[in-house]
Amino acid sequence: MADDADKPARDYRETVFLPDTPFPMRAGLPVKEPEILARWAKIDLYKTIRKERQATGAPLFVLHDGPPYANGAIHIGHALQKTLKDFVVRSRFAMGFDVDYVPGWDCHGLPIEWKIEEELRGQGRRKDEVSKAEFRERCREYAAKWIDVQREGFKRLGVVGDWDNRYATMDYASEAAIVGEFHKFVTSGQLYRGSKPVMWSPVERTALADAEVEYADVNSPTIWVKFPVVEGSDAARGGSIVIWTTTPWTIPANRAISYNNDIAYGVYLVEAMEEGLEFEPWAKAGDKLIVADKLAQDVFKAAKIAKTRRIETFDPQGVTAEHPLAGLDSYYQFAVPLLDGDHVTDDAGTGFVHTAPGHGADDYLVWLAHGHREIPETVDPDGAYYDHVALFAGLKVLETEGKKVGKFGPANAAVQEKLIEAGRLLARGRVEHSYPHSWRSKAPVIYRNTPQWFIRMDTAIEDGVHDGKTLRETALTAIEATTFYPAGGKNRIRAMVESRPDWLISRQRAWGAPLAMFVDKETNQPLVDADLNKRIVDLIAAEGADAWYTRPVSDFLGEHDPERYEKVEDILDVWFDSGSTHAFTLENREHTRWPADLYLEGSDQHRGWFQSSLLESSGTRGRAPYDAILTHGFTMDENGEKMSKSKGNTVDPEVVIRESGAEIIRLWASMIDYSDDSRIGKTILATTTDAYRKLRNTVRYLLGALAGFEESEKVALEDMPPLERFILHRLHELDGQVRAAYDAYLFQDVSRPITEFCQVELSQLFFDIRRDALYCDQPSSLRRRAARTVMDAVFERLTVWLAPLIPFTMEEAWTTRFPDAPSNCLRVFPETPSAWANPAEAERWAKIQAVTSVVTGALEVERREKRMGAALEAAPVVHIADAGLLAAFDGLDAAELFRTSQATLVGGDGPAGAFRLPETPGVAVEPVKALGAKCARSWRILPEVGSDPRYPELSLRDAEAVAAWDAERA
RNA sequence: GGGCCUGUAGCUCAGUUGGUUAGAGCACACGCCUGAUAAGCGUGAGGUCGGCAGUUCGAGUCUGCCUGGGCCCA
Repeated sequence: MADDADKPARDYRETVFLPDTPFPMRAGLPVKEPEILARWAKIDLYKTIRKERQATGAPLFVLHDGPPYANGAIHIGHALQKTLKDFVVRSRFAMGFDVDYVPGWDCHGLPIEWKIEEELRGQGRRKDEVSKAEFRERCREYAAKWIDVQREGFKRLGVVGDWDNRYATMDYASEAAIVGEFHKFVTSGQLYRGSKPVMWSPVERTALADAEVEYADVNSPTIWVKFPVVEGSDAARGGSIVIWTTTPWTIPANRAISYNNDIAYGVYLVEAMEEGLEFEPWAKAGDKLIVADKLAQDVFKAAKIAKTRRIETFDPQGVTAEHPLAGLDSYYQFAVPLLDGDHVTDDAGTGFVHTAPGHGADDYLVWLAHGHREIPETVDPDGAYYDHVALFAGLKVLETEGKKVGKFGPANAAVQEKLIEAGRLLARGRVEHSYPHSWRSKAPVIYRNTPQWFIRMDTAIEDGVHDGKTLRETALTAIEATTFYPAGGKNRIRAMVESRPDWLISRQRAWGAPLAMFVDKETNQPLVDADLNKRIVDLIAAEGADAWYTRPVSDFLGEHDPERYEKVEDILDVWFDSGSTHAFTLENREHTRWPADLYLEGSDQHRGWFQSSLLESSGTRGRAPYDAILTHGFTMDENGEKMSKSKGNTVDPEVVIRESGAEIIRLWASMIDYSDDSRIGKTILATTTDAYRKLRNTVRYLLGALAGFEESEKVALEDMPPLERFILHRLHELDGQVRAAYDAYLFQDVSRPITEFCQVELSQLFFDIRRDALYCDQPSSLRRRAARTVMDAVFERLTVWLAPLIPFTMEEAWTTRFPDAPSNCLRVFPETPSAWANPAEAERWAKIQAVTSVVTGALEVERREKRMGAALEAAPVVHIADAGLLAAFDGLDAAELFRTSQATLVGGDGPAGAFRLPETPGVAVEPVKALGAKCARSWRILPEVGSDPRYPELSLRDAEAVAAWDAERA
C-alpha cells in the first residue's frame, strides 16, 4: 500500500461466485417452527398428503396410537414417543404410503377421579354429597381440558396426524363401543363373577389395579404365633406350629397354615430360656415348637430361647392345628389344616406360612388349590372388621379419616394383645420391609376379599371364532403371528400371557365405562339378550355412559322383570377401555384398516396396552389387532438414572422447545438407540444442537452453492469428473441404507450415516475440493456444472431423507430454494439410478485420501514450524512407490485434491528426509513452497500468474472467468 | 426375590462367523484460514471395551459368577 498507490489493484471479490442464500446460519427454531406449523395447518398437511396418496391408489399403512392418559402436561417420555411415531408416519409417507394415524386419549380411571375428589375437598364438599352424574361430568371436563393441552404440546413437536378427528375413550361413541365389546364377552360366556382378594385401598374405598400400586418401605410389627397341633404324631401333639407374619390383623382371617414339602421340619423341645431378661418371655422350658430346621435357631433367638432339643422330624402331611384364638371365642373354634404350597420358602420366617385366603394372593390360590371354596370376609370396605368378627368387630386396620389417614389402625395391636391373652404369642418385633401402597394416595393398601368380574383365560370359547380354544391359547397364537421390534418383546409378552391370571375387569368406581349388564338374582348369571344389549349400546351412544346411571332400569330391561335382575354398577378396568381402542378407531372409519400395521409404545406396555389390546381382540376377534409391535425404552437423566421432580433432574420438553426448538428433541430422538433406555440432559442436548448445526450448515452451503442453478446446467453422468461420480456413488449407497433403515424403523441408521456423510464426504472432501471451482470457474465450466449437478442431487435427497426426522428444517430449506413448490412433506424418496453405483470410484477415493493425509501431515509440520500457513502456499512433491496408489491419481489434478496451489506426483520411494506416515507406507512428501505469484482472485500461487496481459494479477483460468464476467456486463 | 433388557472414549453410536497397535461423528486442546465466519480445514489428546474367573494359540466378541442401571412383576 506504500509504493503503488497510483495503480490500485482491482477488487475481484465481486467476480467470485460466493455462496448466496437467505437461509440463515442460525436457525432461530423457537420462532421459525411455529411459522412452519402455521403453514402446514393452512394447507391441512396431513389430509392433503392422504388425499394425494389415496388419489393414486397408494398402499395403506396404519399406525394405531396408544392413548396417553388425559391428565397433566406432557413430559419428555411423551415427547420421545410421539416423535418416534411421527418418524414412522412421515417416513411411511415418504416411502409412498397412505398413512392412517389417529391420535387418541385414555380418559377414564382413578387418577382423574382423585383429582376431582381433591377439587371437591378444596370446595369443602364430600364426594358422597355429589351426584354420580355431576361427578362424572366434572371428570369429563377435566379430561377434556388435558386433551387440549396435550394435543397442542404434541402438535408443537411437529407430529402430523388426524388431530381434528382424534379419539378419546370418553367420547359417547367410544363408550358405546367399549360396552359393545364388553357385551361380546358376556355373550360368549367368557365372563364370570368370582370372589377374590384384591388390592384394596381403605382410604380410597376402592380396589386398585396392579398399575395403581407402588411399593415403599414401612416399619411393621412382626409376630411369631403358636398354632397348637390337634391331630398329628404323638410328639407333635402338645406342640405348636410356629408361623411368622408382619400383618397381625390378618390372624382373625386365618384358615390354614402352608408348608412346603421340600422343606425339612422338626419338633423342638425347649430346655432353657435366656437368663437375665428384662421381661417375662412367652416361651418356657417344656414347650414343644415346630419349625423348619433351617430357620429354627433364628426363631429361638427371637423368642429368647437359650437351649432346645430336636425330638423328631415333623411330617406336616395330614396335620391339623387349632386357631390361636380358639380359646378366647367359639368363633375361632375350627380346624386349621396344613396345606402344601410352592410359595412357601425357608429364606425367612419359620418355614410355615399363615394363610388367610381373603387377604393374600398366594393364600387365596393355595386355599383354592386344596379344594376350598369359601373365602371368609373379615374386613369391610373401610378396612374395619365386620361385626361378625369376634373380639375385633369394628376395629380399623388402617385409619381412613382424621389426621392419621393412611396410618395403621388399632387392629394390629388388638390382635397382639388377644394373642398374648390366649398365650399363643411366641415373640414379636418390628421390621422394615417393602409394602404395597396406593400410588395416588400413598396410603398402604391391603388385600381384601371382594366379589369381582373376571374374563376367563382357560375355558374353551365356543363361539364359532375360537374353534374351542381358550383365550390364553388364542392370545399365545396371536403373539407368535406378530412381528416384534426389537425381537425380544415377543418373549416378554409371551411369558406374561402364559402366566397371567384371569382378567379382573370390574372396579368399584364412578368414572368409567360400565359393566352394563343385569344379573339374574337367582342364578347369579348375567342376562344375555341381544336386544337388551342393543338398547344399552344405543342409549350410551346417544347420551354417553351416564345413561347407565341416570336412566331407569326399565329403559334397558324392556320386557324383562326388574325384580328378578340386579343392575351391575361397577365400571370397567381402564385397560379394558384402552384394549378396545382398536374397535372404535380402526373399524367403521374410512381409509383405515383392521388390524393395524403397527402399535408403538414404551416397553412397559407389554403388560399394559399391548396385552389388553391382545386379550380384548383375541377374545372378540380371535387374533391381535396389530401385525407388529415396536417398543422403546424409558428416558433417563444424564447419568442414566430415573427422572423425578424431587431429584430435579427432569427435562421439560416445553423448555427445550422454547430454548432450542422441537427439532432438537426430534434430532435427539433420531440419534439414540430407542430400543434401550436413553439419556437426556443439558450436555446431551448441547451435543445434539451441535449435530444440528452441522446438518444445517451443510444444507446451507448447498443452498448457497446452488444459487441460480438451472436444469440446462446439468451434466450427464458420463461427463462427470471422478469426484462427482464418487459422491453419486455414496448417494446411491445411502439411498439403500436409508430406505432399509426406515423400513425397519431404525432411525439411528438414517441420522448417523447421513451426519457422517455430511461431515466426511461432503464438508471435508467434496465441498473443500470444489470450493475453488465453485467460486472461481466460469459458469460454463464443465467442472463447476458437474459439481452443481451433484449438489442438486444431494440437496434433493438430503431434504427428503431427513424430512421425517427434522421436518421443520428440511421444509425451510426446500421452500428457501423453491418458494413456490408444494410442501417438502409431500415428497417421496426419489429413485436413485443404479448407474450411480461405482465401487471402483470408492476404492480410488480411499487411496486418494490415504495419500492426502500424508500431504496434510507434511504441511502440518511446516505450519508448526511457522514456515507455511495456508495450504495454498504449498506445492508438495509426492513420491509414491505403490503403483496402485499412484494410479488412483490418473487423469486427476493432484493439487486440486490436496487443496494446494501446485503439486507434483513422482513414482518411487522419495528422498530420506521426506515426510512419511507409518499407516501409509510407500508415500513420501516433500513440502515444497509454491513458486510464482498469488492470483488475486483464486489466491492460488502459480507461475502462470501474469501471463495474461489483460489481467496480470490473475491465473489463466481466472483471467478467462473474469473476461467472461466482464463481457457479460459490458 | 422372579422375568426381560442393558453397561465400548466427555456425548451419541460402529465393531461382521473370536484374529494385528479397539473405530466414527460430535465435544475438547492446539494450529491454519478469514471469500460457508457464532462458519470452514487440519493435527492431537482421550478407552483396564462395568468387574472377576474360565474356554482358546488368541476374547470387546463365547461361558460362568459378581456388580451398576432400567422396565415389568412379587
